Amino acid sequence: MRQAAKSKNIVELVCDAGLRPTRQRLVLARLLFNGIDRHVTAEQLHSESLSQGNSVSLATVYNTLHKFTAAGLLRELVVDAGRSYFDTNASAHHHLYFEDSEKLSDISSDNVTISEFPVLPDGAEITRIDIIIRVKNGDTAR
Amino acid sequence: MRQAAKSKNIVELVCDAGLRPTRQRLVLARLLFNGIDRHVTAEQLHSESLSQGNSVSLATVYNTLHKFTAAGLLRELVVDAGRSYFDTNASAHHHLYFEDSEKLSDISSDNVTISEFPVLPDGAEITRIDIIIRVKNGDTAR
DNA sequence: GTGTTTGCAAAGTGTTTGCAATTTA
DNA sequence: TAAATTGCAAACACTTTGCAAACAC
Repeated sequence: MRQAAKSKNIVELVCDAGLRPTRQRLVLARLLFNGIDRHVTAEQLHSESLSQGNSVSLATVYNTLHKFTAAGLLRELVVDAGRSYFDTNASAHHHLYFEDSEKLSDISSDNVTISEFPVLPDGAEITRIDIIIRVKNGDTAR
Repeated sequence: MRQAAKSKNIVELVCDAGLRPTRQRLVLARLLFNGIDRHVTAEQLHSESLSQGNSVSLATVYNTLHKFTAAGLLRELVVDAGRSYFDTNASAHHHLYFEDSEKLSDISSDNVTISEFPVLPDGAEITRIDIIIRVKNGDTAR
């Protein structure tokens, strides 16, 4: 994919999410949506923007991650107390969590069945199902 | 169950976990293991000990929760970034999380099947599987 | 006695917020 | 120019730590 085309898509991506295509958002969107599914923390993304020379303040990184999440571009997930990961694959799927390396990788939701669904209280509505398979050793996640 | 018998069991519970039955640990163990499965946060347990008149410092509550968890009496679970719940049901099971009330309730693991297990990297070993069904409205969890 | 445990206060971590300056449409 | 966005620094919530005093065996 050529740079020009890619950049155009990123601008569209941000605009289509109803957000103004500011420099910061584009920098972050390019880091996030480069075609490979990623699981990043705010700190991580912040330091990537720094080391890339396109510095974005940490506050803005958080702000942007939340805006992207609200727009459905990202999915936030919590595996450890005190650390949120943002997953660039926002569709329904599950996760393998490598405890040693603190990395995540995706599992297709096709591989998981919930057979006998628990009875929900009246009016309750499922917002989402998170399945995390925690693994130790063999930390070969990307 | 008579008080005497219950107290005796609590002391045993703590001792059997390889921990000295200090006043603080017994206070917390009584609050936790009263026969009903509970999902508590450290803060919650701390304030329960306070309002009950058997004050235990917050540092000790954390310390004790972790010791109990390491001993297999509790299971720690994370649903929100920045808040750990401790589940007095340490056996394999899953959770329903009521987002509105921030309460949890248990789901038997019999009701859930993972059909086609993802291939794990060499040497990887599953430490546990967390399934959280997030629900909004109808927050009728205990 | 000796090693364990407690509890305070301080430090730490990840995240959010208030607000003036800047940018976008 | 009006509204949205940024970024700093301060505030936050939750958790952990250092260490001296208290406790259990």
